Amino acid sequence: MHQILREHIEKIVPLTDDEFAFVASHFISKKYKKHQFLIQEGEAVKYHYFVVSGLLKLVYTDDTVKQHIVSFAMEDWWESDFYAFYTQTEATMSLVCLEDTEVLCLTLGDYKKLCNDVPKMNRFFLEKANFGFLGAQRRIISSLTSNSQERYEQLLEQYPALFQRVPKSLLAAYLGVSRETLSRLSS
Amino acid sequence: MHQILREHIEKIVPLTDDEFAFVASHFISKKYKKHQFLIQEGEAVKYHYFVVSGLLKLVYTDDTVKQHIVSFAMEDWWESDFYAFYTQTEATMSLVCLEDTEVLCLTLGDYKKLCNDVPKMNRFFLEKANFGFLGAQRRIISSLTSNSQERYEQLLEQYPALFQRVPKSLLAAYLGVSRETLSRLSS
DNA sequence: TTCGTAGTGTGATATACCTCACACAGTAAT
DNA sequence: ATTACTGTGTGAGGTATATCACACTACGAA
Repeated sequence: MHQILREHIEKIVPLTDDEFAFVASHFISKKYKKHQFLIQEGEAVKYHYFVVSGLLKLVYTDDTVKQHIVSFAMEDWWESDFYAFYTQTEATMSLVCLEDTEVLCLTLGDYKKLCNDVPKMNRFFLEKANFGFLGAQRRIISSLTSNSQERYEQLLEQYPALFQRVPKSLLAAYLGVSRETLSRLSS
Repeated sequence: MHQILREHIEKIVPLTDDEFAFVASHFISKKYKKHQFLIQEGEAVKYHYFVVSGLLKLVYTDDTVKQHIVSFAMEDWWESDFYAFYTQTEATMSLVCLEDTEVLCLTLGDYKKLCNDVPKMNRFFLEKANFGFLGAQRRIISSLTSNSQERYEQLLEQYPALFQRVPKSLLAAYLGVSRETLSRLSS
């Protein structure tokens, strides 16, 4: 059933059939349509989501009602308002479908249970967290060192699929430039 | 000896005396003077560093020789060129003392050994990694949503000690503004 | 003392980017 | 066929910030 999840985990730690069955039993599968909300700002965050198929945006809305893309999440990625999930506080961001999307959902209790009961999964989540941190740090360095043009090129180089699947106005909101400026970049 | 390390770890997971002794045996202590390099761009990164006392800057130098502050690290923080450390590749950043600094050093082999042999330490490092990710994500959101003035205020609110201990030109290099602009901010 | 260096402030000008406005194409619903 | 909506491009003008230049202070070394 969750073959994709198994392959995803086994890129980092090998699992026996029994181990994977135990792990998989903690997830529930959900399907959403384009434009649906998985997380709504202000509400509780029940799950950390593993994306089986589809595409999500994690959106932060500031005081002036302007929307900023904190992250995109496609197949094989984990996403949530992780701060709200991890500290069980209310969401400051929204998680929204850009395409019809299937996810596997894990509660915080089960996340901790898997870490405690299955050492391999603790190591798996540590590896995910470390690379998540490195990805964020990379983006910070990019914003410190590069102008709009360069950041746009880096984004397309790193995630060429986004160019096909996401409107440019959202790429602009991810990069922190206006859609007009992005449109004027020569590329 | 490493009482500070013990308190630091026990904020997250309690340890028996034996467990802590085992953990502590994997660290070596080093002392550096202001201006000394713990990590030099282009060289290997042997350690992940826990700062016992003092203050460090993690610096990325771009093509145009301009320096950007990726991070400051003070007492009770972990720091390294984590990508280079974790993947055992050569450093793309430098880690430099802003003050005389004492650190506890952990190799990647021992980091993994502690994760494998001491489940509590695996959970400890997972918690650190998760909060490290959240800190980086917070900074990304700040750069997307706020102007220089606001980012400067947020920085001083979050780490008031920095204002006393580091020159403003370095705070500017952390925020991604010129030192002149920072100097002109009304605060 | 005198010198060099680090840190900071400030004026003048340049520039990257934002904002507002409008136009136009593609698509889905009526 | 008409309408509404989304996505995109582009001009004009405004603003935040960068860059360059210079001045001033504090401080340690010779």
